[in-house]
Amino acid sequence: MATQPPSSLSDLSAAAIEASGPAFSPLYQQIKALITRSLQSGEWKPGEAIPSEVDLAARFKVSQGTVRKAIDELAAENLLVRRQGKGTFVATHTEEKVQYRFLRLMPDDGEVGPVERRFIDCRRLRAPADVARALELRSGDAALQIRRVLSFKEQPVVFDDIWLHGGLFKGLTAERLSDYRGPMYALFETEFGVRMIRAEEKLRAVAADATSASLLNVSEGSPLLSVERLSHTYGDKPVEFRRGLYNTAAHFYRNEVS
Amino acid sequence: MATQPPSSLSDLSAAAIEASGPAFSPLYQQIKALITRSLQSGEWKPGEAIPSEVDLAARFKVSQGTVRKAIDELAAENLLVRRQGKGTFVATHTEEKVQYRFLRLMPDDGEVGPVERRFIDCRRLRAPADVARALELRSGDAALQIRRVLSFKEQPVVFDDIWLHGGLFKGLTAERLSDYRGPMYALFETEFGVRMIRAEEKLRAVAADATSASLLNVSEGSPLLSVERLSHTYGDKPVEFRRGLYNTAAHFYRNEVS
DNA sequence: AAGTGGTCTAGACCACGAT
DNA sequence: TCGTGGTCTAGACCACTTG
Repeated sequence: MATQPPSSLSDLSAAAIEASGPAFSPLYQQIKALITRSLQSGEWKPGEAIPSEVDLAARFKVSQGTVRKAIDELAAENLLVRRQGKGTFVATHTEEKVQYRFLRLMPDDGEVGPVERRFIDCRRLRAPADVARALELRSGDAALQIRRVLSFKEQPVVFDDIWLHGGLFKGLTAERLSDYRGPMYALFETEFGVRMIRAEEKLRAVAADATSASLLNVSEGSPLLSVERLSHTYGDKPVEFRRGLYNTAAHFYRNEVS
Repeated sequence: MATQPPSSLSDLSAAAIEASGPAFSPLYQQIKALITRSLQSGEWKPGEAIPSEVDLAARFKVSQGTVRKAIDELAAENLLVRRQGKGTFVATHTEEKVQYRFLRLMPDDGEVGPVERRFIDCRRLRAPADVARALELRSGDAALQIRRVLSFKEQPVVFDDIWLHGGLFKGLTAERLSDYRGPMYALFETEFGVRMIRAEEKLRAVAADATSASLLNVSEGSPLLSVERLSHTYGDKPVEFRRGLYNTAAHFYRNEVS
């Protein structure tokens, strides 16, 4: 049997990718792109199982090993979750086990309790210049601003100032936010079909201003951890920009570096 | 040809691993452990090439694919570096390209300049309780304390208070530190055979005390980013505990979350 | 028992780097 | 040209989950 058809894949949609320039791209990367496209288009929704490796191999006319390698990478990027004996599933923010996956705050005593959320406001307005730049909006385009406080054990710890891409979150109100059970990213996913994939964060130490001091119940000028986050959905499209102020008196931001 | 000898590996050192209990362990994990052992024992030194996949497959009496999967994971953990056409190399802190791999500080303007180091002191003394606990020393065991300041563009930005496992760094002096060109972790690797593999960090915002304020040229009480880092070498053995204070007026700590 | 992902093998060819 | 890692295939059996 002939091994390795020379990266042709002529009669299926991968051809489109292959055709776009002389750049060499491994087959499994093309498969990965096709799977990503199906995720993006909503063919398979968060929480659902995608077709089995054998099925996908047949569909794309490649070997199971090639599909496997594509899925391996998508799983490593947290877009998919493999479960032996059951199947491969689209990752979601709604599962208990991985809730608040992006929140890297830990209590000093290690006891991770429940988090209470209080929304200050939720307004639709024109994006300020810096937000517009981050979200790749034209300055003046609509954006959504949400401000809220997260508390642990009755103590306010996080004050978030959140800016969302206006076009993607039409109809989001303070009420819907308050009514929703679970993390905000789960709501975005369920109600607006926007799934957060990855985020870049910039951390700084800053002094509390009057507003944050009163909301976090610290004195003005107290050191707070500022976390600026730019979150992306499929295709590395930026959709959320937020600035969180963390009171790190009894909590810390954990990170692993290697 | 018979596929998959039933995880026997009877006549080589993997047998030792296999023998230790009824726990199932994939062949490639056993190979991975064997390779890690060779790295740890210094059979292959940082910067050197390890044997080719074919050679390793012959040595361990498994297929190349199995060796490949083991190496894939070690490369993902930054223990090895693959270079197509050349070979697979033991990762090192001495290369220009990946220097200060653990330092996640970035200048706001994006211009990464050279870093100047100034050592305040380097003393051998008994480990305080918290350091002893972190480094798994008996309280009272010898430890090495180093304090230094890092500057970018003439501006002091980082004040580090570093504690090292006493037994592993005999003969380390302020002079050797100052004389050495390059990152401290490169020195540890070259001169003491201690390679930092991964680290856990805890970040907080704190107020500058008198010492750090004067060293970092800020006023007392200014917010500083406190970064507590516990670094590990092979076998997850903790060997360094440090607390860095970062002036984030013109720099930020970057992180990616997914 | 059937279906899924997980492991393992053997062998082929490709892309890259050094010679 | 040769040796290295990188890709791809085809097929086998193992481990886990569900019916």
